[in-house]
Amino acid sequence: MPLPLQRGPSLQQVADAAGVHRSTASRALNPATAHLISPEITARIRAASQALGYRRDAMAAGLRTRRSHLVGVLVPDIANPVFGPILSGLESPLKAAGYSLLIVNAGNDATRQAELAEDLIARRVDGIVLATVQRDDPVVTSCLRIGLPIVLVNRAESTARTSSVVSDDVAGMGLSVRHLTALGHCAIGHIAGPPQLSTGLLRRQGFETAMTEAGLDATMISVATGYSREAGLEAAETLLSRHLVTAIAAANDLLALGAYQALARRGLRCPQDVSVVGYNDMPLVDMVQPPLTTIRINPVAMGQDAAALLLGLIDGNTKAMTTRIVNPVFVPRQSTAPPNG
Amino acid sequence: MPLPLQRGPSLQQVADAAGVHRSTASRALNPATAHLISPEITARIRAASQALGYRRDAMAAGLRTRRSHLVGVLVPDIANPVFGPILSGLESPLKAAGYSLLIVNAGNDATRQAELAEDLIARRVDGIVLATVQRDDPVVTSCLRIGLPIVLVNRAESTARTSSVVSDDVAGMGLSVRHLTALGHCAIGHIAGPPQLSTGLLRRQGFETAMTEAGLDATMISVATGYSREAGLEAAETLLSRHLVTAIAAANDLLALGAYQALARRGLRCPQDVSVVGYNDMPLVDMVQPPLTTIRINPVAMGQDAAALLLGLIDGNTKAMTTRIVNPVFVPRQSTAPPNG
DNA sequence: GGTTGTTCGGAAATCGATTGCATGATAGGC
DNA sequence: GCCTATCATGCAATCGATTTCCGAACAACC
Repeated sequence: MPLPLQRGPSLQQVADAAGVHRSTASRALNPATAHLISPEITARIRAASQALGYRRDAMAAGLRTRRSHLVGVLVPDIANPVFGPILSGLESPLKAAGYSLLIVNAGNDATRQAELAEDLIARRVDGIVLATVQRDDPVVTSCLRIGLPIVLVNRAESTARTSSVVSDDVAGMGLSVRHLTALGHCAIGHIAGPPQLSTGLLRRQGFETAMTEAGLDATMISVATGYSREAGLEAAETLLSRHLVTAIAAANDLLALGAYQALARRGLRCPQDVSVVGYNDMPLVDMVQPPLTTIRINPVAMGQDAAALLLGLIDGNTKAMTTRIVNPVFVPRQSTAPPNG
Repeated sequence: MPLPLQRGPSLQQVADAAGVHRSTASRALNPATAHLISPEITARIRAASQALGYRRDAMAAGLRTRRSHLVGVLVPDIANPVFGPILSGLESPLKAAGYSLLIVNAGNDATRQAELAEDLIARRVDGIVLATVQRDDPVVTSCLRIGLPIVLVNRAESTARTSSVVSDDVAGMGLSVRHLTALGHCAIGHIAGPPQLSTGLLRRQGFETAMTEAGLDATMISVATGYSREAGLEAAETLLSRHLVTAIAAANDLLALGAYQALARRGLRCPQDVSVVGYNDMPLVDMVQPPLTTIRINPVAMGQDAAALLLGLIDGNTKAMTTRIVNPVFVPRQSTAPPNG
């Protein structure tokens, strides 16, 4: 059944009302070409446009200009609080430049992601932001092949073949480890994220590097199957059953909270018996008990940077590949203390 | 500068490759009209389409069919964890029906919201989901005027003139109050949300109704200026300075957490001195200290229901206005206890 | 064999805006 | 007074797919 949606007036109708040709109306209404039309006529067309409540049809315009002014965004899970701020950061600069966001919940399955990316391409998006990227992602390959501007955010590939905005995961985990060693900890364990994600891998590398530099044992690592409390609980259980640690550096706040639960189960107190450091500084982790010491990334800034990069790419200014790195900062709270405290 | 984006093949090229007219190719590729074309020809066209990697141009198709298969979503703040799950719930049914989401961060300013809605209309969205709605919203009026399908979610207007999906806020606050009275509380205060939002108003009404029914004083109310911890802290300070309460029913989890801070400042313990009940059951409120007793709404289900309603509206099946109410459930944790406990 | 009916596929108009090119008018120069 | 330069505007093609209308081909029937 066709919906009885009444459409607004077309450019033709505005032109008729103003007594000019539609091409003239088009030029008058487009800031870039308005100088071609005399002021009086422009005023008349403007008036007619206002009077009729004309709104230019973005689809029709896009068909002709081959520009949809749409940007596709692939996120693994919109409901995950990490991505909200990134989206928020992306939105304002893009909106200001006349772009709208086509946000897609892409999950973690590479095949599904590829399909959804195809959908976006069929919609003729002018660019794509990927927050889902695996360490070597087929979606990136297909975008690169057709020359579609693309920017990665939050996660990066193993080889740098696109512009991207990431947090310095290695350095961030270094902050975490050095804080613990400064407190006097020697037996420090790591709960790692999924190794197919750059954050999982890089934070683990950051842990190993920092521990080695400190001359400590860097092998007490337990890998979680995902970024969730359940996975963190499980990984922490494994870690605690195998090693005697006085501190845990987790790859993610949720993993750290899972570790809280594992400690509680074993009757261990945090931070008196075991210190815990998270990663991300999610909302509310300052209110948990004990308030979580963590590493803050700046997701809004990352979104904004990614938007700026993408706009450059779309306009063809920034041809070169650029990697922008946002520095994480250390946020001390009460989940860490000297050992045997 | 024009971007050198190489487009995929057009339908014409597929038709040429298959040796048929482009109209034939169009019919063969469209499931609804494929029966008009003989199986052999269809197969040939399919093959050519595959070989060339043809993807139909959604913009061009939309121009002709007057259907963009785009749904606009206005949310006040994507970064707010409440909206993630709603978006997530919206997405799957709509995606399954071939729709993509145009999500817009609309803030709380009605003028800006109206502008953004205009943008969406110019993009010829097939429907709009409003999560921003004020109690009497101009955006609703303009959508209604042009006959654009619209569904409200989470917040509703004061008069029911559109389909909407809401949580039963009055009943939910009733759960909160009855839990407290059952524990023996008599001096119960309320931290209300902004009265221009339906959630703020209705939860307050729910509080007043339930208190009156219980024969208790329903006037110990402090109104917060927004849904944030800061606003909750402020409102709780006011409440505590004016009244002697043994329990607080807050209109929102963040307000409840603000109340935690206010209690701490005054040296009052929760729940021993003052019980606190939140609303929403946001992620992580089970990990704060004490774990927050709250009312769970089901935002994913609300999103899904809203999507179903909108699809009905778009297809013209559901002409009637429908209000769907999702029942909130009570979630007991450790922030409530009998008075003088 | 002529007529009717059916099926399949082509021709062309259409959606609404943009833009290269053409045309008409006006001004200016000799 | 004629020729050219300049400027404002109109004309028409175009983007890529959909869909209404038609014609051709073929079968069946009397």
